[in-house]
Amino acid sequence: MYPGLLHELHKRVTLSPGQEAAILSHFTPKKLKKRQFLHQEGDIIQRMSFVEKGALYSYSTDAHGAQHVVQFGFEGWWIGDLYSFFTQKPSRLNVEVLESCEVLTLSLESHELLLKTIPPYETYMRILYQNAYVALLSRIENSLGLSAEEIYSRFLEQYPFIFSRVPLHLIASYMGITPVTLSRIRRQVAS
Amino acid sequence: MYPGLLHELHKRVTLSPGQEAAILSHFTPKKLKKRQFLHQEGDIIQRMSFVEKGALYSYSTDAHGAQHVVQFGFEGWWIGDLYSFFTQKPSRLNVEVLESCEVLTLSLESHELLLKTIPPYETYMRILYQNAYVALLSRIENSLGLSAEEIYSRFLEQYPFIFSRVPLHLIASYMGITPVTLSRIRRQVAS
DNA sequence: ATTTTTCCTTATCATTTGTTAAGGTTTTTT
DNA sequence: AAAAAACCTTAACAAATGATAAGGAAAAAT
Repeated sequence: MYPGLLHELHKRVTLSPGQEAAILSHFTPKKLKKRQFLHQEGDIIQRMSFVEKGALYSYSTDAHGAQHVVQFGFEGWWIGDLYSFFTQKPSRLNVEVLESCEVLTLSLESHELLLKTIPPYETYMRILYQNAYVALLSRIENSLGLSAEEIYSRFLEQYPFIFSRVPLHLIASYMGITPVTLSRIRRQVAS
Repeated sequence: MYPGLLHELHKRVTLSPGQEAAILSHFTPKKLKKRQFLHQEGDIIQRMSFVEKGALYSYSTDAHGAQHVVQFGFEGWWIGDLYSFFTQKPSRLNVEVLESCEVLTLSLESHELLLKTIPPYETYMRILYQNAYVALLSRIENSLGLSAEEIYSRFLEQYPFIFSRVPLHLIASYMGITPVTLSRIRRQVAS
């Protein structure tokens, strides 16, 4: 049951069988089909979501009405808008399904209860955020001073599997460039 | 003693006097003068640093030899290279003093000991990383699809105090634009 | 106080990236 | 199977940003 989530927890902390069962009991599975929305702009996010299977992506809409991909979510990743979840303010993100999904969701109340009652759960969360923060900072650092072409090449090295599962125009948006520019770059890199 | 650090801890968690003393006992103060380096590229970061007083900034050097500002650090902020600190791999960052500083430093061993023995310390760290992660993601989200001019205007609103303490060319570097472009923008915004 | 260094702005020209539009695949829907 | 929608590439032109260089103001060093 929930092999992805269990694997993710055990990667980082040691849990007794009782603790493991207590944690899992708070998660609710949810199935989603392609093009469905997990969250929409304006929602106050009630539950955080772990991707057991499938793929999703989140995007925001800027002041000019243009959309920008913020994050992808594949098996073993958390997805959603933590800002809205923790502050209980309206989300600015939409989270849409790319490939039919099974996600495991957890309410804020459950999250807070688990933090209080299961110390390894708090440790897991600290490590999760610590790693996420460091990874995000590296993402920013590594893109500093790089041309769009260099950003593309690195992205290709780091996440080769994404290219077979995500349309190029979403990758372009994630990279902060237009699909036209990405197309130009791909032609140069290929030759 | 260490009023900045105490204020920062108490903002987020409740500590008994004993716990407070135990935490503080692991920090070592360090004074730094303008232009000194707290860390340099290639160092393996041994201690994380809390800024009690003063200002610093960190920058990396890219493959073309150009420098890029990654982060500023003022009173009440943590500064350094968490990637190197946690992984004990060489840092790619330089951390240089802008205004003479007093920083409080903590070794990895102390950090791990405090995590294990003082639960509110772990809670503090989880909240710190959670907030840092959400803030960093917002920084990325908010800059998506914005022109350099819009990025500048928002930066001006969010951190007005930085402009009186940091040279413009470092701010330009942090924003990912050249000083020349920042100058052009400032002329437009002013008129 | 003088000299040196750092910092900011401006101008010019080159390069990169964005915008718009069109055409052809591929994928999805009916 | 046919129609519709989504996706990717290319071209031509426009706009934004970078690179280089020069001059002057401000700050730091002597």
